[in-house]
Amino acid sequence: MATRTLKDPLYEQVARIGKALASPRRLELLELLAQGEKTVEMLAAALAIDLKLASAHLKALAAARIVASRRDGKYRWYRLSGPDVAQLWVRLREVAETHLAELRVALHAMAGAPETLVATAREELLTQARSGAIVVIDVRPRDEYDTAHLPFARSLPLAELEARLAELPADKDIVAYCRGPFCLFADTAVRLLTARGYRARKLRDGVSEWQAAGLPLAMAAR
Amino acid sequence: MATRTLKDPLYEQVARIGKALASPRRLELLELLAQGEKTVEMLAAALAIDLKLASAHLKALAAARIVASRRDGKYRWYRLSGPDVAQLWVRLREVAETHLAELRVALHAMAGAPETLVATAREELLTQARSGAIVVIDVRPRDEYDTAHLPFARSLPLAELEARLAELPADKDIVAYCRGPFCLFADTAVRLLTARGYRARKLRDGVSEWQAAGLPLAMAAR
DNA sequence: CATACATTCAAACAATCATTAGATTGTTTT
DNA sequence: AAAACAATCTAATGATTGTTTGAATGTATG
Repeated sequence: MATRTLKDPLYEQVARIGKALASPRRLELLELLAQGEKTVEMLAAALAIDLKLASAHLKALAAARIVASRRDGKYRWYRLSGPDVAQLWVRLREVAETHLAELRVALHAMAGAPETLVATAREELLTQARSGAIVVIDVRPRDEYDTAHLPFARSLPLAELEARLAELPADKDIVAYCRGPFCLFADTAVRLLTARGYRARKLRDGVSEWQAAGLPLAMAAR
Repeated sequence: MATRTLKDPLYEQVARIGKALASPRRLELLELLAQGEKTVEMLAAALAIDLKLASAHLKALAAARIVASRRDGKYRWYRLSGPDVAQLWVRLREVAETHLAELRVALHAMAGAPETLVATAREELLTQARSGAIVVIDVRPRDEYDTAHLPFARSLPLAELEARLAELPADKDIVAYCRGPFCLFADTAVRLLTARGYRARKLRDGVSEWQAAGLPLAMAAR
């Protein structure tokens, strides 16, 4: 029937996006790009893969139109095509977490002690951060904080954390977050802070998760 | 570094879901299963593919844990693992529609005249349906209506539409919907109704799209 | 118990994909 | 203009996937 020749192209087009999401490397690239623009070099280094391979995967993502790029001198900067792409990554990860026991096991094996996780609801956390009852720190690199960060969060990149400990209050709860549930920066930060006597917990959210929950972000002024 | 051996399995697990979404056939299966439980035979017939091939694709979906199945006598009934899977399909389709010009072109080529589309907001439509100002008809097969349908919608399967025209008011706007934007049932219904002098329009939403917009469905009582 | 039927399994093939290496294109710096 | 560098393109590889075919499994029915 003619219906098939009409409908088949539709599912084929959507499957282009699906195919882009079918590789672990590309998913990791998407998560990194959700933190802000990056060059091929930066992405390849972060994934510990060859630059050529990173380029090939980025080409695949670009073919599916979920990433875009611009050239600036010698470098080419890649970015997500839109906020909806970051949301899709979050939803995909959530479905995986819900239905794949293996993922929950792997997450459990990776994460620190569960009692160091933030248990309060996001709105409550926001209220406490606003009032100054707790201190929220963004332990990602500075440029990612500059692109977008949680409201009332201050930037304290993991690399500088030890040297800048004096900036943190010893008598308040400290909540650290990073790129999302798959990122280890916040875990490392919590371990370090706890060892130094601070009351520190980790928030699983990154900016994409926070936004997917319908909460506002502090964006870079452009 | 050890980080990679910890993180790699996480992205691999999520990519299992991504891989399941990487085939047009499997996406069409997901959309059908979002309408309710189906047997392999029903699904193969709907996709106009071999039963064995349908079985293989369902196996792939089951391996990714996004569909589940039960046996009932000679038949095996497949279903989505959860409502989040239908939502993921909707989000994936939306991202594709936003970023792939080719998809918008294909949709345009397939759909009927744009002026027959419902232009009002969903909440407004709901209000009008509640008050009886418009009539909302669900033109999917009866069993799909029974599984879940839009509030205040009445079942009028496309196959029975012509014979049951007398049930429809000639003086009210009629809004037809089916499985979603990729389904042609509602288009066909609108064409038929318009030809018979009714004021009919199509709603792009299916139940999944409606639910993804945060609106309630009428569910089967269990 | 034999048959029919829905579905899955197993094997095979072509097509596609991930990865690597070498050559090439732009761009900046000298 | 030449050298240095970021990134892409091309070609080749082995691995994975989609599809078809025939055999096997499990369940109902005569």
